[in-house]
Amino acid sequence: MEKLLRIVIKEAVASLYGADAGDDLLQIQKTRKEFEGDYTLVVFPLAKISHRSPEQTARDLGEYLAREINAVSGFNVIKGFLNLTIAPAEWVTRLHEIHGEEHYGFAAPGPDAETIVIEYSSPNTNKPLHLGHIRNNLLGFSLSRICAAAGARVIRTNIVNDRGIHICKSMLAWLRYGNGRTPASEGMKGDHFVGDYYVLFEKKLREQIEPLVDAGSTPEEARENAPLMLEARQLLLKWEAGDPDTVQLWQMMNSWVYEGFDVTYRALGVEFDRIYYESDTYKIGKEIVLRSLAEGHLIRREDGSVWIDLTADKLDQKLLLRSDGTAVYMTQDLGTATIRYNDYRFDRHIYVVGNEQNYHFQVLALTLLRMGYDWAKGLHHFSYGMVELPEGKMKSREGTVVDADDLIAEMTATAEEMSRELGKLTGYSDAEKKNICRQIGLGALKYYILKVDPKKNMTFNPKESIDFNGNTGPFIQYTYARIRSVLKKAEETGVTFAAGEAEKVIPNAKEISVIKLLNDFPALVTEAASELSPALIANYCYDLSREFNQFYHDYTILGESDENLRSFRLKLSELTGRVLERGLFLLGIEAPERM
RNA sequence: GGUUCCGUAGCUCAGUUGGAUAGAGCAACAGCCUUCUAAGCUGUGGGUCGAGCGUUCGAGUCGCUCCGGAAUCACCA
Repeated sequence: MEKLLRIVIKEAVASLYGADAGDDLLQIQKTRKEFEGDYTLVVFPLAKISHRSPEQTARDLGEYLAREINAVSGFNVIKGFLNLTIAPAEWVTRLHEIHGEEHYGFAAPGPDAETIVIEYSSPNTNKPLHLGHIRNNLLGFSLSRICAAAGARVIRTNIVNDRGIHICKSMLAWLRYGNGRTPASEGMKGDHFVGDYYVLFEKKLREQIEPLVDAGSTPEEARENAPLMLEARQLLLKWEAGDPDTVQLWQMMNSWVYEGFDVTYRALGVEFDRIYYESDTYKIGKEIVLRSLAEGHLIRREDGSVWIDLTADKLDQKLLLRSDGTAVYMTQDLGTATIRYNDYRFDRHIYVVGNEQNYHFQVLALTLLRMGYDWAKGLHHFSYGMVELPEGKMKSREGTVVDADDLIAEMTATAEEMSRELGKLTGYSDAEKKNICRQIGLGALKYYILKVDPKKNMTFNPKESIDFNGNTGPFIQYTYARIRSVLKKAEETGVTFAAGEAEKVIPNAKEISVIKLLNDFPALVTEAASELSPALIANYCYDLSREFNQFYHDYTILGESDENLRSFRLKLSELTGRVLERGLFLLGIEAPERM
């Protein structure tokens, strides 16, 4: 509809003023609620071409449009704004067109589709997932679906930070204090089990640091020289040297963690196409660094450590290899990026990683470019804000970390409680109830996180648990469930879409509002993809639900005696349900048939 | 100190490439279930868009300065 207006207004400008109106001069937007009309042309920019006042220009254009195309049934001019009214019948036609499109809003990847690698989650194997990871996973997964829906070829990937000093700490603690215990023997999820040994290591380390500090060491020195820390470093060296016992222990403990992560990922409903392990990629990283060093892009200091000098780009010198030759975080990310480029020849590589690592990714892309890898221009750090508690950052020491598994369980429990209070879900089996409440609880959590601008830090208050009313996931799910319920009833009572005469329907204002929103969906998916913004989809789903609920409240669907009108409303409802389901899909939220 | 990000109603957040009188939800108050799901709908109150200057026909949006907050600047990841 907007496209049509754009074309005709261009014609109008050409015919009335003999000038060519560029796209940037044609500002078409939706008319605000308080004015009459559907679309508004902002005329100010055109006044320069027409050499008339904005008001006169608007009137000229309005008359032209109303005369030349049937779709425009009227117009009004207020200051420099030309408000165009679309003929109601036009919206009915549009509804029928949309209804016939099977994959409405979703594009299939064409031959020249962009290839996007998107990395998210990226956990350390020494800690279970927490609320921060939930934001990361939800953003990453939703972005992958949005980009795919916009026609890109998307590879969802994860890098597991399965090597390094932190893993050695857990291993060491388990060797020392584990007494052969396993997740199975303790009845624990593997990631929590291993995480506990990491915490134990830190605790024992602190016990060693204290006397050293009392004896006159600085806290930094004491930490570096404590026996446990020295031992952990030894273990890392042994691991990098491939010591069989160390590698075996490492494999065993990691496998426990992976089993635990898988449970959480399944519960969250996120997936990956390809998982990379840092233990595989850091070696390539080392190779690249050494090659680049030989080519003269890098600096080797006297102690043997390797650095890149980015001071020319207003950054610092950055370590790429330690003096003992072991890899750092940057080393493996250089390797991982290179491997992925060789695997997929991506056009873009999106890293979903918190804003605390802005500097890291700036350095990563610059370093690769400096090394001569031109494809590094396609690296993009999707930087999102931290999740904070009302009292500030989550701190593991103070035990304020909101555990992912706990939170998911709590959300489901809250959904069950509300469902019971509201007297919903009678006549369903326990398993069905459980599943629906899981969908609702997760829907509330996911929507709560995805509706906000990813750039911003967000506050999560565990005491005032996440809402289920108003601008929430369950509100949208509820709207969907209502629609399904109507459609089910229509089917049972044999009401179907009447053929043919539906064009004669003249829709009311509420119906037109809903159709307008439905009409926006494909453009919105495209915009969400180019802006990388799940929040756009979330807010759209909310608007559509609200608009539909008003219609639903004011008018009857199945009770309508006029067969054409009933059929039209049924179609409107069916399509709204379909679009809501797709919108929720893009957010990774399930749409329950009943709730 | 350098760099980056944030600041909109009591709270949580929207606000399109700069467009008309800045919008939702929560919380508070007042209504609406004999009728397709009331996890819904309707109404009331609530604002120096952190402050100032500038650009513009027009600034919550763009630029500069300042104030407040966050992140980062490791042989941590």
